[in-house]
Amino acid sequence: MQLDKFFDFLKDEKNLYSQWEQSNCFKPQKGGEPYSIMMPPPNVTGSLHMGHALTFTIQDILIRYHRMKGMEVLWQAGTDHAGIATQMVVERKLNESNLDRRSLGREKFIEKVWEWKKESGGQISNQLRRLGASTDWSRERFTMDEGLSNAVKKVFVNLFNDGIIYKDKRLVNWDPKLLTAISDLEVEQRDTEGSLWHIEYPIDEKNHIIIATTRPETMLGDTAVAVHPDDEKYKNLIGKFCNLPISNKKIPIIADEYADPEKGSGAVKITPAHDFNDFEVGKRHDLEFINIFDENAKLNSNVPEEFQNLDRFEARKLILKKLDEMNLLIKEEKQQMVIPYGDRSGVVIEPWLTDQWFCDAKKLSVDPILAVKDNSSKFIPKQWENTFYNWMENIQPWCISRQLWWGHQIPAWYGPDNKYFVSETLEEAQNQAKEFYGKDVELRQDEDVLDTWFSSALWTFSTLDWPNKTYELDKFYPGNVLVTGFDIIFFWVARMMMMGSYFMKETPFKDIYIHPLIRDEKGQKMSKSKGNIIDPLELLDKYGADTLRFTLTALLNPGRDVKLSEARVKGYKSFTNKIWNAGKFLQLNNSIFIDDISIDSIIFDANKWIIKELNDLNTQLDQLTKKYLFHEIANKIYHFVWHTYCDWYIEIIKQNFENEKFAYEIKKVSGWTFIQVLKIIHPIMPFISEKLWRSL
RNA sequence: GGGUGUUUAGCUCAGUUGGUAGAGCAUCUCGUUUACACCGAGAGGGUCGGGAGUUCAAGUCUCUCAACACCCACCA
Repeated sequence: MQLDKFFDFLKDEKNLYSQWEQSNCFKPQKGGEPYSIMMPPPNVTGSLHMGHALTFTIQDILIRYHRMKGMEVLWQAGTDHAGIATQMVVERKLNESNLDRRSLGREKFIEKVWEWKKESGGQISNQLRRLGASTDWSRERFTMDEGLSNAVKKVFVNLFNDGIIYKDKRLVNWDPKLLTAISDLEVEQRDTEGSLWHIEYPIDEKNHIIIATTRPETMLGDTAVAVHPDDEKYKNLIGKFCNLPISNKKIPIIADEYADPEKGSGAVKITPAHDFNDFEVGKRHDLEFINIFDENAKLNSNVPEEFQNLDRFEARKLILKKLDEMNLLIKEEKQQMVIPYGDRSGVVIEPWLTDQWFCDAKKLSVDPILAVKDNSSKFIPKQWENTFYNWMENIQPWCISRQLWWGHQIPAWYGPDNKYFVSETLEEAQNQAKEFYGKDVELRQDEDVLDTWFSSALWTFSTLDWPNKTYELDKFYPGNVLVTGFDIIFFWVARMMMMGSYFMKETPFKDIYIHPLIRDEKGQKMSKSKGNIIDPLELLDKYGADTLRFTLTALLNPGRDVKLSEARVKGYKSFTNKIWNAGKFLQLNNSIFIDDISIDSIIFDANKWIIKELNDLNTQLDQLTKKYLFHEIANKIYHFVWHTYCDWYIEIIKQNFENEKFAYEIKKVSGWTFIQVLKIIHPIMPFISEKLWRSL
């Protein structure tokens, strides 16, 4: 077929992809050694962004490369239900039509979410197709599919029975806007200019103690003042009582090493129900825990009436005003401090005393740490192992319950006296309850759902239909490599390793390739508010998938963020064009595009030379692929194709097409070598290579 | 407070075990009667962030300082 003047990528990409998909060539072809990658599931309602384009390009390169080597390859695709994010989107939509989820009720709301999922859920998969991602779509999974939901229940019940999941009343990070607990990882610490107020707590007519605080409003929940046991300044006050202003309560002055004589006034107010450190102090000294906030972080009925129902920041102002009037406000110091914000809601997080489900991550962390130490799982680049150890070795209990509606509802059922029964099904819970109470009782399921990352933690085996013993589970677990960005090492990578080690007795992937993030041309993070987002779909329309993929690959050097600008993509467009034109030229000169050639009988020097160069390149590429050095792969290919193959080889044979002695050999070797070039570029540039291969 | 990364040509970045500084883009010069101006040939351009050390030899190893970026921890 005569090649057109230009590669019509928009038309050909579409045709080629649907042909690939229809011919089932993305399904594992039985026979070879297994090679598998579990695709990090994007949010089901999401849209392809530049980070996706990068990570999925890398994965597709690896997948296509190993598929071409004849391995049995699985790229497991799917999407994540993304609890909070999705629920927020749907709630926002409801608000637009003046509805809210509470008036709708849980069941109706969840229906709405499923509707929304149905409406927008296919979008990201189709965008992945445009990128050329060769995943086996017939195996696509969603974290809330029946099978995966059953896996979630089974894991929960097993971990509960093993004492790793438990329910506890303790301080959690409470998001007063989303009205749910969130995990430590979902809290973002922001530097803020704040104040440290010095406040006088009277002891008797003459004496007082001055405490310093950044949160005066919480003094309504104070149950002690702490000083350091060795602090000479306050030694004689230990054991005495002071008067808590406004509340007018006697609270003890206690000795605790938490009080730092160097900070503030050296004496610190203790609010055990609203501060993580104070909570520990409260437990050590058996103090009273007074909860002064409701779920909206407004003051509740445990405070004097004039403060009730005030927002926490309003309360702060009023407290300060009152203290000032009482001449108890000594001074205000401005200082830099760090305030916790919810990463989704953007409001200040409140430590709040609630009942939540926790997972003992410490116990689960032991095996993954060992796996990395003995190299059964390797981070690439290696420096991430330190980050991993650092976090894993200091890991805190993981709060896994969320006060949301969209997600996996916790498989625990409560009897009339709040005794709970954990089991995979209601029937089983009823049996347990019957045994416990001696009669049938009505049970109600825990209303909370699990953290989104709980189900994603099971992704590597739940998608292979665990707990069923399937061919795929046996063949493809553990995966060869996990490809992801460093931003979800803790959220996701570490947790997959925990769950994988526990339930599969083996970490879920051998290599963990951590790629950098994509930034704009100035090195700034892309964000809506900065308006510097580069839309991959736009680039796909303008330059084609091959060019975008090659650009990303070429810019991808380890240890440095990718600075992307349209100019770079534009630059690599000419490379795509160069390949096309080389094909056109050889076609014009009647090269013979054969897939097989006998190398031994070749006599023309340039032919001998290019074959050797080609072999050398292949050897190098094999090694570089093992090391995940994608930028070097791209640059080697670029240099070979452009300068070695086109500038030298083609220029030489140009002069010899008429040479009787060599002409036939040149036609054969040039055709054959070009086919080899197409094979080399195919993992990175699947469309143009396939198009040329079919046309020539 | 703990940790990580980066600093090399105008720009974006390579530089494996220490052995004469590289690429792409940009700039300049010349060229194009058989692919491609999304082309070819060539040229200019760097005291490799500062300082010290090890060595016959340091962009590369050690120490130190600085700037920038990021991660973790801490609401007195």
